[in-house]
Amino acid sequence: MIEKGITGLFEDFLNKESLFQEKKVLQSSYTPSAIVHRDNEIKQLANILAPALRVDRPSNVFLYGKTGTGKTLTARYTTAKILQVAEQRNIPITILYLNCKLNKIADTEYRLIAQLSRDLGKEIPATGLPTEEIYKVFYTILESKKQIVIIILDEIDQLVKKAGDGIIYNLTRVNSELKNSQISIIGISNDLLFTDHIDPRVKSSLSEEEIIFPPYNAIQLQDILHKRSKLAFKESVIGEGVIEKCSAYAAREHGDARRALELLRVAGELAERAGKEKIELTDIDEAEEKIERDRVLDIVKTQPKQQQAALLAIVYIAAKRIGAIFTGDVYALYAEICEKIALRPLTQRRLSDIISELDMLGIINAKVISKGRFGRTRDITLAIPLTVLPKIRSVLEQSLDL
DNA sequence: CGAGATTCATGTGAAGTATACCTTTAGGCTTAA
DNA sequence: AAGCCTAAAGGTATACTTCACATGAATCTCGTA
Repeated sequence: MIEKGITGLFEDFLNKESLFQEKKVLQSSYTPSAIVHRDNEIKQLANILAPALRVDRPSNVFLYGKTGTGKTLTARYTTAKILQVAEQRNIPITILYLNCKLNKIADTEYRLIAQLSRDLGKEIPATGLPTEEIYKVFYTILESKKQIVIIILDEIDQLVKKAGDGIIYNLTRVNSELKNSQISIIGISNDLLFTDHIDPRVKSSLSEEEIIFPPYNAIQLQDILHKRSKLAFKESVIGEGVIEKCSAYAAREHGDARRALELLRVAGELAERAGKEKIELTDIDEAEEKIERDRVLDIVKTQPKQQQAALLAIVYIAAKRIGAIFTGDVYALYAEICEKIALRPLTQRRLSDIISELDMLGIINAKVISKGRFGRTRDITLAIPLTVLPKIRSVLEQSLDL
């Protein structure tokens, strides 16, 4: 009976006309063949990188701008073009792209260099080797032939926040050790204040050149959405005002084009699943909620057990009473939870760090406050929409066997 | 009444510890001449 | 004798603990008006 139902479901699915023509156009990994409204930035970046074609080292560049303003896209697009030209003329240029934010890939000096070496085609164990040794390996690969290596470090602020600015300093100094090759760095950051917190020497060497990406305004966003949706969807599946609403949402979030595209894609998926023939305005609202829910759930699910237990403690407390939550309360409940599920409880010192980590992930807000006579602590609030809370709770409980 | 001193609860930094994993090396075993 | 496998030794990064000190405003204290 059930089996029949599922088979039927699949058949229905196949028979149903999809709203999409080419869904990947709306995915964030997609690089369009032409980028709109970023001509200036692309030109600037191209000018800065052009010396690479003469096998001179280009200046290090720093790209600033809020999320979804096309920084990554511009960097990837421009470097891809350079690479294309370089290949035709046989110019030795290598481009490395590394997103520092993706969990655990590059959040320490060791892991960063190891990952870069891996990208250059050399297997490096995850641990066990001296960092010095990894640098040597890295040097050797670079020196194996004369070349210009352009390293794109996306979300570099995350890296520096976690591992300090020494890494960048070392990286910029690598050039003086190299004879054949030269590297130059493209740093990408959404945090405009980021450079205020780093060593001035690092700052000056990293941002020999700077390009600032202004947010897209609503009209530009609409333009982008129109162009992409034409490729992505079949004709006339987009309802009245849908694009306008998407771009309005995104413009509210400081002109985040990535978000606008995601919104449109998810809205499309939802409409399709519901068997509609058109995307309607209500689908967008639903999509917005779903995106946020998925983002949070994804983070929560992939956290280590300890972090999950800590978060669960916070969730419990938040559900029980309104108002501020303090570190001490969290620790007490966290310890209880640990006991219940036979998890070795960590010290309060460590929990304090975990709370900071959760804060960095954007699941909670934790601000250090002083309560005067009553000591100082963190004022913790959940940064999760209330509608998702029960779901989070059950996910956590399930994952912790509670 | 107001300027310091005090106090609390925890933040935060530094140093030490446990664990997991890596490479190297030496010894023991197997194999083939 | 050469080749291969294994286990031990020596070393590292990372996550965590331990220890010690730093914080900062509400509250207390006490001299002064």
